[in-house]
Amino acid sequence: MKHKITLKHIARELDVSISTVSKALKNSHEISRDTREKIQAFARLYNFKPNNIAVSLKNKRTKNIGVIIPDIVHHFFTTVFRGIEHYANDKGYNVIVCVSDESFDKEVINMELLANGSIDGFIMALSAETQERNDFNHLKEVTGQGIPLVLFDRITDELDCDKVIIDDRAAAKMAVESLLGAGKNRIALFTTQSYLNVSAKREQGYIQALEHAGIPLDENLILRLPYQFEDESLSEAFFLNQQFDAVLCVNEIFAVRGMRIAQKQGFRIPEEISFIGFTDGLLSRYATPTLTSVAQHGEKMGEMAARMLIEKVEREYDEQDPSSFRTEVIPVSLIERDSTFKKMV
Amino acid sequence: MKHKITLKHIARELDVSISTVSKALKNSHEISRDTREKIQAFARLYNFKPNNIAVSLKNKRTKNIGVIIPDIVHHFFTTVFRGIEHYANDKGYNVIVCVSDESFDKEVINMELLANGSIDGFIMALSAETQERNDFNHLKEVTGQGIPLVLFDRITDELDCDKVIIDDRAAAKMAVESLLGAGKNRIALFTTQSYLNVSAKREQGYIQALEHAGIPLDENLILRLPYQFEDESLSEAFFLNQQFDAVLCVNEIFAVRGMRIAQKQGFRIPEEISFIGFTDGLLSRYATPTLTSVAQHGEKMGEMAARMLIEKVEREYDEQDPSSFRTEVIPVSLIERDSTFKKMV
DNA sequence: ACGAGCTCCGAAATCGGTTTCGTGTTAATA
DNA sequence: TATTAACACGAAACCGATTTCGGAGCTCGT
Repeated sequence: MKHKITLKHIARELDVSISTVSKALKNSHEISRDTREKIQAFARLYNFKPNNIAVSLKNKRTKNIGVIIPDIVHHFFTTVFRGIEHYANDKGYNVIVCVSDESFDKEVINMELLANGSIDGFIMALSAETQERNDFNHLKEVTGQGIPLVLFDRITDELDCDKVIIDDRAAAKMAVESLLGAGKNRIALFTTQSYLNVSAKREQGYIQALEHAGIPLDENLILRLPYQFEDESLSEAFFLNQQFDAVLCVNEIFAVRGMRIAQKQGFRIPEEISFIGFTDGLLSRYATPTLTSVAQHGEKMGEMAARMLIEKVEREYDEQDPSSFRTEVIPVSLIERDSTFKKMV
Repeated sequence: MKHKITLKHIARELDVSISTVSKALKNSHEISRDTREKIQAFARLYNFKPNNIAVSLKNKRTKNIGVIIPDIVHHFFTTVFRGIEHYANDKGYNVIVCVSDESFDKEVINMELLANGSIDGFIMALSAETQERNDFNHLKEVTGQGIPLVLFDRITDELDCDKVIIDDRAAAKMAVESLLGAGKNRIALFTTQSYLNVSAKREQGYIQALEHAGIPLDENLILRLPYQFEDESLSEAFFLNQQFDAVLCVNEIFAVRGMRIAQKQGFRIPEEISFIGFTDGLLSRYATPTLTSVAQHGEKMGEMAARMLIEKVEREYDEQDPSSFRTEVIPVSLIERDSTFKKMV
């Protein structure tokens, strides 16, 4: 097992100083052409690459960015992650991922660990627990130390930092309006029980769309389901005394499960009941019928987040404008498939 | 923006030497109780945490592991990743992820970058291109430097290192046998065109199961599809002159798309055609009908890979036994759902 | 001939820790 | 009283790079 070669080895071998080697490899014209070429040839021969850790220590820049997400086995988060990874890699950054598992404590521990020099900045989506507790001290700690932070999707107003979101409210509104446009007017909502910012915003959009259309809100048309539920009796009952002709679901899974139950009970989709889901993932594409769904363009979101973070990281401190925090909104689009009618013209 | 506190600051403030501070914080009994407590109190007060980079440089251990996978928006890989992340985090390791995008070049670049000190070891699944080219010099380079490597799922025999796989051949065999057991005997195979080790092994298992049952192999019952295909005419034609009563698919998507076409053409599932897929993901659970599928237990695989890697990383060099490379096989299981009959007893 | 100004290179500080080894002080022992 | 050992601490090397600063040797101009 050959040890990795270092500047010191090269210096000793060629009988020059370490500084000379370092400069020669950076093509400093402070070193004569002769010496430079000799050193570079030698370095190439032995495949010398500077040690990342040493460089990081010296530069106080790791070229690593930390990404903390609640879950990785989750289509939306992985698409965002892909966007981050692509952009970051392009810019020469590596990505360290931590999964908070929706736990406040894990989020805190992971952040504190990474904040001690391992990364140049954070990109994250808050865990459900963090959102519930409304405790953001670990985040403030980090930004207080001058570490750039970009929040995406699961954000909070309590924090001054860059943010990337989709306009969940507007997206839900758009979805509902497309249903209204197709002649539906008893529109139900399947949402989560637990408190998630995004669900809340989607509910607002749903309500607003109805208001605008002059349709009174009927609380009986809102079904609140646990995030991961086994028992389907709740939703089955909901369909039994069906009072609606369309359903907006805050995620794909609710939509697909809803469609299955509806079909089992003999409803035709979309004729009797239309369905729209959020998150345009595999399920939407391959469900039967295929599911009309709000595409959140996670990859674009990830790219944007990475771009914003790296911009901040690479700006010198003295150029930092403390009031320069931006919130970017990634446009959504409605992917129309067979669970709804094409919009009437 | 307060700067992070260092040993030097503490030393200056308490008028002791840096070494004393370092030792006191490690509770070295070389330092008097008095001084120790004073220093520890001060450190706690200012929330001192040693700089990871500096520690890494000194120890030549980063407590980071590098994970290189072909794709992240992919259910199986994310479950494996989750297993890795959980185990690694438990052991105090962080995970740096790189996505090769099935590209040989990206794989090489990412590995070379990380190998220069950023990580203590690699866990990876080979990209499709790497498998096709059969070029593993970048991997040999890395293991040659003494960096531990664990391969999972997409592996190769050309490399001496730890490996974690599922027995794809046996799994396919088991799946086919369950179909045979249910009275099916014209069993088709939907597999990928491109050369992937795992597809090849699954095909072997398919063939063996038929052989054992004394059923002659009919090449016409094997449909080879592009990895991501748009045009469904191939598979539609395949169903038109249907000669089979069951299909084994090398992934979920092929299965779900197959089921859709079959249903569109009026076949009843599983009565007329049964389906079994690989990868027990969301699609299997929520397809209509729900899909019987081979669960690969990616999370267990990831855990095992992480365990093997960290064991190697933490073993001292002199204890290294070069011939100690293991290949662990993670057992699969057949999750039976509505796309097949329950096995006859 | 002497100082100015190049060219080319090395010593040493630095990043922030860990660790070895040496040393001064004090107390115990012969 | 001299010897020794235990105790408490600091100096310095080290990990592997980057970078500042200074100096040696040479050429050139006056």
